[in-house]
Amino acid sequence: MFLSTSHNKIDLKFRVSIPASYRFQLEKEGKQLILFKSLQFKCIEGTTTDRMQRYIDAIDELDALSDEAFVLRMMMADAFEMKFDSGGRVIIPETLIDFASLTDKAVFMGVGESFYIWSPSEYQNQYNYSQKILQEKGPPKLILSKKGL
Amino acid sequence: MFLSTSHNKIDLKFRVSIPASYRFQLEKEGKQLILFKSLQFKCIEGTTTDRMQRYIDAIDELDALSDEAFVLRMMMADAFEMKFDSGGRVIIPETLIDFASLTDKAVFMGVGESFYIWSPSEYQNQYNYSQKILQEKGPPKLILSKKGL
DNA sequence: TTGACTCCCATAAAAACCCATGATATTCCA
DNA sequence: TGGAATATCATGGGTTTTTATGGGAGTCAA
Repeated sequence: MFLSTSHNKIDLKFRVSIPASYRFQLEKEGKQLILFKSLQFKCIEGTTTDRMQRYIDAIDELDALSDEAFVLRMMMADAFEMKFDSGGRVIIPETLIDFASLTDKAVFMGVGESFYIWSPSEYQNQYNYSQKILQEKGPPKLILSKKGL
Repeated sequence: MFLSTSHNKIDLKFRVSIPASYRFQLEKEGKQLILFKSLQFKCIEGTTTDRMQRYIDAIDELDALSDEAFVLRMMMADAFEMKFDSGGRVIIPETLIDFASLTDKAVFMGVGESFYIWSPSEYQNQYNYSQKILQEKGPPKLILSKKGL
């Protein structure tokens, strides 16, 4: 599970350190890291190969010409498998850099099954927005099911 | 699993580099590469001999004399097994070049179990379309089962 | 010979790999 | 408990390897 937030530097070679806790998470389960364009936000999303495999399997279940299939295929096309260097860094593909408007800083935000990579300003926007919602609507009423635990 | 997108050149001999990550994918599973006319789009589809066999089996499930089966068989007839040169390139058969309106650039788009080869302009159309769908309908509401995890 | 095809080598750019360092956190021991 | 010794992490930079691509030499058939 990916948790916590950290601000890391993107260097001139587009390299960025993946937070150590995320790397442990991946290593522990022996999984590869995939980065792709978030379908909801202007950020990069990180997840594992086998979670991506589940999306791929889902495509085969759909009508090949359905809108869902289109969007999912494009999601695969914008997904990249990452290789770590000896220092735990990856090179972020230019497509993803552009999509998320990243320059020299990346904000990593763990959200459980996956994590987000934001530009600092987009991250701030999202953060402010969530605070606003919280003020206006009060805390969300979460019902935690014990199912499957 | 075929992922990511890359734009490669088609040279005067109709040679084009298959992205290295796709080659690894094929090599890892010890499978041959097949190129054929996409049944859905104006592009070339690439996949393994294995998956091609599944297409063929699917056709056999259909009424053998139906128009549908007839059309599918005709499409399959234009499937070619590819050989790599020492630089990881293949020569795209002219039939396929024409079918996909390729000239000097090919866009490789990984979509999981297979990949597409588009002309840049057709690729752009697809991309724009999927973005439009995403805007209008939001992300696909896929319920991903936890089965097998 | 001419054209089409295969096989092989050359190269520039990009990516992968490796080692070094400073900052921060952690451990350990008197 | 203080503070030195040790690990860990994020980051910088150089070297080697890979990738995509161009081009030529040899082969075969018409």
